[in-house]
Amino acid sequence: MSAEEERAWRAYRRMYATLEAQLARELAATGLSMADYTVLSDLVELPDRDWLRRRQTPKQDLPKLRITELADYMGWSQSRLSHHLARMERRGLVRREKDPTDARSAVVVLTREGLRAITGATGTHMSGVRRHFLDLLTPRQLATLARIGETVVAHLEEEA
Amino acid sequence: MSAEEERAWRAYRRMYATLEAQLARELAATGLSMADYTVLSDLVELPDRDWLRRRQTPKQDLPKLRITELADYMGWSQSRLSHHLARMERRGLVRREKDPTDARSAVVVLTREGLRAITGATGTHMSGVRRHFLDLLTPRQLATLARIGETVVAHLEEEA
DNA sequence: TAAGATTGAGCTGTCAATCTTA
DNA sequence: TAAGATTGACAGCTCAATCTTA
Repeated sequence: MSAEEERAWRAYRRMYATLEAQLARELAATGLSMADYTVLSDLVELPDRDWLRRRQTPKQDLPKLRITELADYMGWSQSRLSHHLARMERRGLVRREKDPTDARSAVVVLTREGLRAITGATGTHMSGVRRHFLDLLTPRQLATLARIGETVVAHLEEEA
Repeated sequence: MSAEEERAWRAYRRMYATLEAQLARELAATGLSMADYTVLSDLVELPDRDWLRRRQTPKQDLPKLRITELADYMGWSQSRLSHHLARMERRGLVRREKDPTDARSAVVVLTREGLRAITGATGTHMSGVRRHFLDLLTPRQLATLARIGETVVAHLEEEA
């Protein structure tokens, strides 16, 4: 590794660790872990996003999603998501239901309590991302970072 | 969040998760976890780095370092490092000794087996970092990333 | 046989409590 | 009292095994 390479690699890793810890601390005040937050916000966003295409979840219902779909989207293993959902279910944040279209499948449903939790946490989290990250960087830096991330991910997904 | 901001934030997080998983998989083949690797390589590097200043560890000896110093450098809590060292000690990778200069303190010593492990793993890990990260990016991108990381870390450390 | 999901064992991390020495 | 470090309880993750349905 050249000196420049080492500088970049170290800075990148240190940024991730420090930023992650800070965001987790702030989020903990709302009663959620980072993992909880990701699950809940993906659960809110994802069914809505392709609602027109899939016509599964009417707007007035609570968001629901097949567990595999959620795991794929999040890049989590089924096992990891299953364990995490079990814990969240105990806390009343989500509920599991059978998929009517495929008896092997299950869907996760956001509960009213889960909706309240994610609604309350979103402001805190977004503001943290903004203050500790977005607002510190120029549009050009953000664009470069996006490009870097997409390049690395594309390369890794190609290999697999 | 604007569309550009969201793109950058998502790409950055996805990159970290994907890259980390890949590097961990490759490293696992050498018998070490990412945490093990960091502990061992910092243990090798750090005493050497300020040897001239501190005159504690003669070159021919196995690297040793005060536990607090190592924890601080890594950005780990004492508890986390203590638990991890206990597990590594059981596997014969490190040894703990009393600090002769302060009876409250302890030092970690790299064992011969630990030295063998880190020596064997370094090639694998470096090559992964190079293939999945460094070689995909231009010098300008790396410089920007270094700048970004340093900016974010500096801001967070100021707050604390 | 494969897909969707869960489970249990065991490792890793956090938090608060504790112990010893400065 | 504070600093250095460890410990125990518990939450989170991975891996392999398992169960049910397609």
